Amino acid sequence: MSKRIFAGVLRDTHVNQEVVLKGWVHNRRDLGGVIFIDLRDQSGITQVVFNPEHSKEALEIADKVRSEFVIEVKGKVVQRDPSTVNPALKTGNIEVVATHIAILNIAKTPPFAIDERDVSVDLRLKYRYLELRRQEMQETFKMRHEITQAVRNFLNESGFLEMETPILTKSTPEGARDYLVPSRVHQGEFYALPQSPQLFKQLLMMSGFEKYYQIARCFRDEDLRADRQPEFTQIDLETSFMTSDEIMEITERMMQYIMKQVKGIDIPLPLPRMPYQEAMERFGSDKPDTRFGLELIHVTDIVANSAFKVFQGAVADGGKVCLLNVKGEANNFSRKDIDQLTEDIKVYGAKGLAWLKIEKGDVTGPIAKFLSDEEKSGIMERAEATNGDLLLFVADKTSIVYDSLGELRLMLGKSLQLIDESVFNFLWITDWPLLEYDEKEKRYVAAHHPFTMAHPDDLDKLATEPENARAIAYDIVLNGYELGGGSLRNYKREQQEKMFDVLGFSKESREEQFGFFLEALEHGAPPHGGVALGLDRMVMLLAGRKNLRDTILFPKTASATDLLTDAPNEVSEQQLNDLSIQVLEKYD
RNA sequence: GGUCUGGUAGUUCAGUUGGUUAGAAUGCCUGCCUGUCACGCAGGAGGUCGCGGGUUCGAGUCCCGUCCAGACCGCCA
Repeated sequence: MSKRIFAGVLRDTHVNQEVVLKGWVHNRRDLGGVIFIDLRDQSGITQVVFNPEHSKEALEIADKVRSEFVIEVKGKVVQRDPSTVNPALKTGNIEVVATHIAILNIAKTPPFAIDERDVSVDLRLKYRYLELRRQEMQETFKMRHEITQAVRNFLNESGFLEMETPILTKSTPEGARDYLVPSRVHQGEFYALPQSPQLFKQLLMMSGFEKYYQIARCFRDEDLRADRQPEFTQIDLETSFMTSDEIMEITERMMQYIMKQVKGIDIPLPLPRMPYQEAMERFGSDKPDTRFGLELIHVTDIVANSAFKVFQGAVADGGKVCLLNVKGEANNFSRKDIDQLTEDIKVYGAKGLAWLKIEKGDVTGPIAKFLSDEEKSGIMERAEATNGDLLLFVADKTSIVYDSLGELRLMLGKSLQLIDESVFNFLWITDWPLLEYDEKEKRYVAAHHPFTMAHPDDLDKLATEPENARAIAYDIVLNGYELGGGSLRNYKREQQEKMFDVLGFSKESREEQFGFFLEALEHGAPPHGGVALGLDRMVMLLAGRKNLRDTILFPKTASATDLLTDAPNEVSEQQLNDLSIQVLEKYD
């Protein structure tokens, strides 16, 4: 009795063995008297030969087989003649000479070949189960499994308990929009799907479980992006009695372990740390890609009184003037190229992009004539500019300068190929602001979330200058992506109440939304804190994929629909009646 | 909510200034072929040009609307 073996693992050592292969017809080549079938299973591909010398019957069945038929093949592994070895295949040295073949299931002609590139996204999503047959996909989800196993191994060894928190939970309008689930038993009332297990994991600390983790599904009803899905997974941790340094340390040791287990890469610890303010000033980003330089250069002081009104005006309005020195590229950027860059940064609110070129020791460009010699030499010196350099300036409100130059830096990093794609650069961003001012709502909102603890040195700022109060919060960044973030939490009721005060949260609404939680804080809540890491994003970065869809088995489109199942869909009158929900006609 | 790009054969795309019967590659079907591995050769089938309206003697092509997909801005505590 021969035994089933995976197609992709067959090697020279299997020669002369009788084997059974089960899998899909990847490709079939009919040469008339002889037929070759590439048989694919989850492990890879092996070539199977059907010829009349070995089995006329098998050859006749192989003749009827088509792409993606499910087959079982029995035969003998043989060495290939050196002239017929296929170096493109891991199993290219050998092949299986078939004595029997059975068709386990037929298949319609697939809408696209399994290994076909350049198939439109909507077709791939509609037939996701076919796309998932692709080797690249199989490998990505195998890696995803390896990552979650590494997480579990590491955290279990470190004394963490894996725990599950509710999916049907309470709506809290702060933050992202909730997905709501109507209650049948309590008509007119709703559960919400969790945006994160935040409150529950904090309650677990109050319950005396000192180290919790969960590979937690989270839901946010917000618009999508290439790196954002409405349903995503976080590696969620919380611990009691640990300092922020201790939490960061265990998190980075976990990342080190994952990188070693999954990628075989050694990450030196401790990871570099950079305060938020420094990241913004140097990279124009709170999640800097540190795989390349091209940092922002500040010249606000030099051009504060410039005759160039754009510079002078920006400074007078409390803004900044910064530049990127694109080394040696002056002659590689035409006016048209720079116009394109200008267009590219306009979406971030920049009104324009001023530029200078350094040519033959002289500063040229349309704004050169407005700058004094002193300003020119000051800029040259600050920017360490030499012949052939291109200087790109943005002068505006500080946030616009950082956003637009930060993005321009990334665009240039990519297009000038300054980035080593094989590198994994982790770093911590620390000392986050506790609050941000929301121009629309005319109030402060939590920069992280409202349970974040304020920095003890900045408590007095909460009343006087809230925007300058720091939080005990930290984000871990990998290659320009926010991989995760965490903080110490308010564990005393009065701390939490003070935060709600600053947020302008009325006594009534805080009681209604978070009363249970505030009360729990009064029953002996331990000091605690934690971190949450985006699993999908981690897989995306470790697998080298560009889109989060590639790391989620059944993802949603940009408009949050599922093309495979056609969700969301209308439901029956009966279902709506049970929930006492009435659907109004959509109107504009 | 907004900006931009795209939608033509099963698939990926081309289609000029609005003008004859809308093309290519690949896939599919048939025949031939005993060492292919992107097999080859010959033949064939396959199109509401996303949908609706308009301009025009005439629309795949121009205009308006709409739907779908994608990228981004806003949004994402």
